[in-house]
Amino acid sequence: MALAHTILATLGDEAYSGYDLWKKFSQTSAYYWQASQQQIYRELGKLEKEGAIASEIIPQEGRPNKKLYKITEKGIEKLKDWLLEPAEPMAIREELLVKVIAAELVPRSVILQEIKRHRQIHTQQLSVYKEIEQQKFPEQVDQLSFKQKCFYATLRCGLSYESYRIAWCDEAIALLSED
Amino acid sequence: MALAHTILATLGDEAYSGYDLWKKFSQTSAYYWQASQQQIYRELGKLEKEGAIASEIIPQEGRPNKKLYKITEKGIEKLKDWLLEPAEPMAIREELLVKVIAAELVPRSVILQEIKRHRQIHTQQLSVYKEIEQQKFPEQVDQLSFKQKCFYATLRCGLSYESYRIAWCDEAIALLSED
DNA sequence: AGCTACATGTAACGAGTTACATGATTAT
DNA sequence: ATAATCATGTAACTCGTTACATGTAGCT
Repeated sequence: MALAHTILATLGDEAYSGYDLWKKFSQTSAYYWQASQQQIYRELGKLEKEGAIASEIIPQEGRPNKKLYKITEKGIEKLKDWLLEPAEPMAIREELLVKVIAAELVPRSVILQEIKRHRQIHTQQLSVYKEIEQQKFPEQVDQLSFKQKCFYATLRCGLSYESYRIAWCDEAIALLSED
Repeated sequence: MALAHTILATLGDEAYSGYDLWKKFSQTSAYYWQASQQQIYRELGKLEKEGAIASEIIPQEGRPNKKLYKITEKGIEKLKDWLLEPAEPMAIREELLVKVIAAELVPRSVILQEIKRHRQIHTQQLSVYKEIEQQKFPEQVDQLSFKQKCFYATLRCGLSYESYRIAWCDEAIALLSED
């Protein structure tokens, strides 16, 4: 159910079209919730049907029309109710680890190469987050508003996640390439 | 598709029933793949249909019969083929972070309590993994077989994951409870 | 001429969750 | 008595992925 709430939380700040949401989710939200364009359009349809959001069609010149969505009072109540419920930590489903478990079936280099490839991906993502941190949070942390601090906390989560992944890749490479 | 491969990898070592697999997945596999009992039964049905696994019914006294599954040659080939394909890092979908993003809508204590609760869950899980580490890997790491090293690598991933989560909770609590 | 970005959607399928159904044994 | 463990399954539903469909504008 959290994709609906992620959308509601995002629309709480300003109006977005489905396309805008998708871009935002592909960029900044990558470290707290991922969703495809199709999922977003479907979820927007559902939320509008139940009255949690409302749309307005914005005609554009030289481009397709935009459907701008805003959160409604009902949507804000829905979001608040959800915030008061406890959330479970996310389920871990990491293909790479399943491959490590079954690694003995293929040459050792296969799994080592794959771990190295993942290390590369996480290094890349880490540098993206570092860039965002430098651009958006160069100031003293304690001078931020509560809202900004909340966003910063999620960014820090992304940063430390990628660091932990890189450190694990290094540990695994060392462990599995021995002798 | 990785649940099928997780099951194949597990059946590569010894025969399991659906119930046994579920128990194993609820315990040791929690840190690389999670699945419900129903998902496992459904997946076993599919895998048997396509001939990747084969079952044998074991009558038991005083207990329901067991259906023991073994991997077939075809299943081993399927698993090998999959090992050679690249895997994508898992998508992050963490409800807690969505709540942090929308936290301003509710009293500050709500989100702080929730982060503390998560910290507690991760601390608990970390101690479970530490217990496993002490029980199964008290020896020198370099004396383990390659297979054991692979398993150890996934355990280390679980351990460092929980540590990273706890560290983030501490950081977030400090950041969001200021002034 | 072909690619990328903008913009919205439908359809089908695969994966994950929740509820329901059954029934014996063992522990509290 | 009642709850937990053992053991397998069906059905319905939601969520996530992939493919298909359409069309304009701007860049190379």
